[in-house]
Amino acid sequence: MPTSEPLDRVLELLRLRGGRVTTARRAILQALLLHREHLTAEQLTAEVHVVHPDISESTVYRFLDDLETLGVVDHVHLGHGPAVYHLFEDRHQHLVCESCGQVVEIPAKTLDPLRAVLSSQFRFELEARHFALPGYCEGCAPSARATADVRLAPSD
Amino acid sequence: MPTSEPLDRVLELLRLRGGRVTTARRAILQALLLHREHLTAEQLTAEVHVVHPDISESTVYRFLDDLETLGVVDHVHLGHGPAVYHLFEDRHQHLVCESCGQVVEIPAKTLDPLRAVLSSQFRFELEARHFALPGYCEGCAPSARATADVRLAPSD
DNA sequence: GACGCTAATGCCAACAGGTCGCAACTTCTT
DNA sequence: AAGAAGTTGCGACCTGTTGGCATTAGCGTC
Repeated sequence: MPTSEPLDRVLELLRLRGGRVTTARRAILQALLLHREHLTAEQLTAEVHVVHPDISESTVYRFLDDLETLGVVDHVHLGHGPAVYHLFEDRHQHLVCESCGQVVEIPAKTLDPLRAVLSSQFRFELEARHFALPGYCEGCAPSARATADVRLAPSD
Repeated sequence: MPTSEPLDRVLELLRLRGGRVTTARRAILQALLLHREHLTAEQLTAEVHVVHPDISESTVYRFLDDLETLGVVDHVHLGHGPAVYHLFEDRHQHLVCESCGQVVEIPAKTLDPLRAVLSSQFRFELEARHFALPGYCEGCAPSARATADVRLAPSD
């Protein structure tokens, strides 16, 4: 009698694959389900530590890997800095502001025209899901431009 | 009487900015001019070491930084792995194959339509110069797709 | 051509983000 | 209950890059 909780469904899937359900895994998954934003491995570990302070960060990394293989979570590289993980729901593309770090999600199909051009003109199949497109958000764009303008002036 | 060599022009620019022309800097710049492809800091250091084995990698990193401030070189992150550096010539966009690592350069204006959409619809100013767009080249695309298909099967 | 201010260097430690080997420990099957 | 095998924590390691610091070396000046 399968329950309908997302948590249990994932654990069931895990078991079917020959995996084992442990305290650590349950806790990590719970934290992931609770915080539906994009979390770094470090942030996720911190969340897990609130309840289980002795679960190690490598366990988190390893389980995130497993969950990705299961198709349950996905990771995104936001340019510099650590990758963030999130539940795999709909396929979306991430934009990240290089100045303030803000992440914007846009529909994956926004890239379809570019995808088509790259495919036909350059025989290149774009797969940008795991990488955010960098740029500047509304608030940061003006100051970023100003900074660029003075880059050639003496640095002192 | 200024010479017209690119090397000397850069060194001149450097001097104007209060910088000093040293053996290390001349060597790094020469290697950069000689190998006009995209080099990682490590590869560049290796090239420099052919002639000057005792120039340290941090010097290379520091000078690359300086050259970037001068607008002489530019760097690109090819996804995972080290960044590559190249002379700043025309503005182009990089595509990188996540499977074989091949880098394709395309005109920056290929992204203009996307740039326009992101700007008008999401108020986001795309600035992807320092990040390659990941995907799969012609040769790698089919096998990459096959791999993706078996990701949900038991991993062994 | 020596002087000296200061930038640049080499060395090495440290850093971030992540991976890995391994012995001890669980989980799940039988 | 027992045993095979998956999982864990720990700490070492890894890559790519940055930083401190004492030393060295440019280069404008005398």
